Amino acid sequence: MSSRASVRQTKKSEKKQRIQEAAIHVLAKNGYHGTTVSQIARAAGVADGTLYLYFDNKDDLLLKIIDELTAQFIEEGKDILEQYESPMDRLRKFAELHLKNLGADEDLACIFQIELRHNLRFMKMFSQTRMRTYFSILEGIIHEACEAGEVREDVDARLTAILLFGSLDELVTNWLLSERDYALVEMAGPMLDILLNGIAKKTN
Amino acid sequence: MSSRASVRQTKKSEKKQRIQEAAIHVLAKNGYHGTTVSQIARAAGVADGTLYLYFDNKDDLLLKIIDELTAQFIEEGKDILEQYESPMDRLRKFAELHLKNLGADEDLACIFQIELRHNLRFMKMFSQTRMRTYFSILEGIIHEACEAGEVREDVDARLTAILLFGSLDELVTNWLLSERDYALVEMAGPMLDILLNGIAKKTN
Amino acid sequence: MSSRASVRQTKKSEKKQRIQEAAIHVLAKNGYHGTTVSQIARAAGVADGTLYLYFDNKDDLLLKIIDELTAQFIEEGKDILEQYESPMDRLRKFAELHLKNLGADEDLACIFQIELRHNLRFMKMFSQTRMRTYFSILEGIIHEACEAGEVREDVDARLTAILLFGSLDELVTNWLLSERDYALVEMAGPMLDILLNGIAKKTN
Amino acid sequence: MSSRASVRQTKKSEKKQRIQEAAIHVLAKNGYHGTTVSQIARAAGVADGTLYLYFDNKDDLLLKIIDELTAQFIEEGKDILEQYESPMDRLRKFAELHLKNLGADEDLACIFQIELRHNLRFMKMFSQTRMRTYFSILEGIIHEACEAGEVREDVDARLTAILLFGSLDELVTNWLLSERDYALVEMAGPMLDILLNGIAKKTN
DNA sequence: AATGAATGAGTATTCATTCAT
DNA sequence: GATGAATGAATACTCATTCAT
Repeated sequence: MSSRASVRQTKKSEKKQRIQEAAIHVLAKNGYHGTTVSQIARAAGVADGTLYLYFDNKDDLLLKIIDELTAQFIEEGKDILEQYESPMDRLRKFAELHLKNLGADEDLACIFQIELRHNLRFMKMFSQTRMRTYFSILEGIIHEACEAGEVREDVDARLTAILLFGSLDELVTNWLLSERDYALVEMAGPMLDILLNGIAKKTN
Repeated sequence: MSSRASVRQTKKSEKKQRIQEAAIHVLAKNGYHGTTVSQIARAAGVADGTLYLYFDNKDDLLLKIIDELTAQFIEEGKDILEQYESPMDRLRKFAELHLKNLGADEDLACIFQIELRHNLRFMKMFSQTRMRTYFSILEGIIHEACEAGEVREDVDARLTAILLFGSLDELVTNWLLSERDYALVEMAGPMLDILLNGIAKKTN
Repeated sequence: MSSRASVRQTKKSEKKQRIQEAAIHVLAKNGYHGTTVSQIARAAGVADGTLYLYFDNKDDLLLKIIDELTAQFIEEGKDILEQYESPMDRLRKFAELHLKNLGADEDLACIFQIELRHNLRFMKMFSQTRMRTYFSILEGIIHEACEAGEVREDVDARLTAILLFGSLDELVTNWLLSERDYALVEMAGPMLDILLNGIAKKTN
Repeated sequence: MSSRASVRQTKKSEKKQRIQEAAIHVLAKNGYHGTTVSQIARAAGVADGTLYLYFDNKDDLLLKIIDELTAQFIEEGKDILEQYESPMDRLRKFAELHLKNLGADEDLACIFQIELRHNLRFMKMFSQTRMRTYFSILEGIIHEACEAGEVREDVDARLTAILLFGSLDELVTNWLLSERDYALVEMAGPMLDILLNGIAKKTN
């Protein structure tokens, strides 16, 4: 939680921030439909009505949380990925970041792996906005790898992105539903060994 | 829907069946919380109260639907998989069956990709019961492939199962959120080209 | 229960009887609104619908139970009271019978002290029919005592009947709400010592 | 109703008060199970949900009404009874207060004589809390009378309290079920003439 | 900006009663 | 007579949202 808090702290209303922090925690614990607006308000130390000064409604609150978190992941990710030259290294780093971000905070993982999927509307909206950007970054790196001749010619970049993302996603979900007695990020290496090998040009 | 109906038709109360069929459709369309018990009852052509003769409550209805469908997938799958000798062929068939089953019926896919994940409780329950069996089958085949010497020695069967399942899952979700103008099952080949290649022993 | 059963056994449908017996028990245990028709039917070993062959509805069932029991009390009482000459003896016997009847069966006491009073409608109906007869008997005996010169002239028979009945009633309720580790009928003597003394002509 | 309103008017939420007043009236008219929460809310001029800001549930509403009224009776009663020296006078006053309180307001009488007895749970709870206090006061006065030598030595105080309370109770119920064309409180005198005479030491 | 009392639409569930068999 | 599956009206309670202060 502290990491989350430290990341932000931007100009944004300190109260809005507090509400979001509280919401992530309460929503992760009780689920969207098991959480009342009052619970969130109480956890944030504000009045129920105050919530509506910053968010249109309960839905909007979850949406904004997800949207901002994703934006933050993307922003952070871009900066870091720029530091790597080789597409394969960037792919590796992408996976590590994904697992690190979600593995660092169970509440946050819960929001992304479960709450986000409540609802077809939510999923569609998400998959068409920030998620699209996130996905494009992944797809872009794979494209680069293809162009750099590091990938078999018959491999489709989009499909590969789907497999990579699906694998990452399932790793997170498995971790979340497990006892969480291992570091999620350490799954990145073994996972990439398989997937990158799967798309790599045979070098005999 | 017709395919689903034909598969069952067992001795089970015809009315219970009708309710489940109707529920799948309505739940897929409106989501769990967007669907009232009355809507399901009306769609099934029964009175609200009738629903409670067959299900404990709204939750139980969704649970039973998922449980039965999964059981059915597993049963069907086992019969078919037995017909294949080679572990790699069986893996291929497993993926095809998964994509075929969910790709055959959008409503059903929606239940599995979205409604099932409503709720941490649901997911946990599911991941600890039928889902565990389903997953074990997949893991078992991979084990066989390992023992048959068709897989790199450093590959972990469980991790591979996670990647395979995650990839299949993401393929289904992508399809569901798309225009669905392609046959989901046709993704099985390209997907396996990558993943099986990724775990295969280098044959130079 | 057996005593109740033995008393009846008349020509009346054996099934109707069984339903009433069961109803007394279940109603006493759970209260009118805490008891479903199905519960009564199950306890009686008949189908729900069967109940409606013998009773108009749930209300009617309770009504008929109370009505018949009261009728039975009255009938029995009359026979016994006839055997006593002195009004004071008959008053004594009346009290004893009341306490004996209700003290013999907790379920039955519960029906009379609690279930009967559910509802203004019920009470009014009851107080205007059988109860009126029951009360009249009591009042009649007091009248006789007055005319026999055993009672102070300024004592009102009706008021005395109210006090007597109220006292009996409260004794039963107290017993019912207590641990019931004493014989209710034994309260008759001490109670009458006070009340009869209260209305008796001073004999100095 | 006005008398009730005037008595309170304390600091207690004016809205809570209004709901209780309305509830007494509606419950007396239709009975507990014949009254919906909406009816009470409407009668009180508040929204359904508002009721739940002040009471846990429908049951709690009735419970709180009874509890507060009894508390009020007890408090008022204590003050008044203190003004009387002689135990016999205090007994007389107790009876008068009981009949005056319930005879002043039919709705209120209905709550106490009928609604309170709905349910074994209610009766038990009541008979073990406030009612116990109320009863103890009565028993206490009789004790004093005994100790003052105004009562026959063989009279049991508790039994006498039961008879007195039962008599009062029955007087109220009779009045409630009658046309109520007489003042209930006027029954106190004749009633006490009998009961007090019944326990009094013979003075010849 | 902040509050939190008040709102009232919305819904899962129960259960007395019916009626085709 | 007897059944019990089916009915569907009826209702307590919740909670997102508002708005007067």
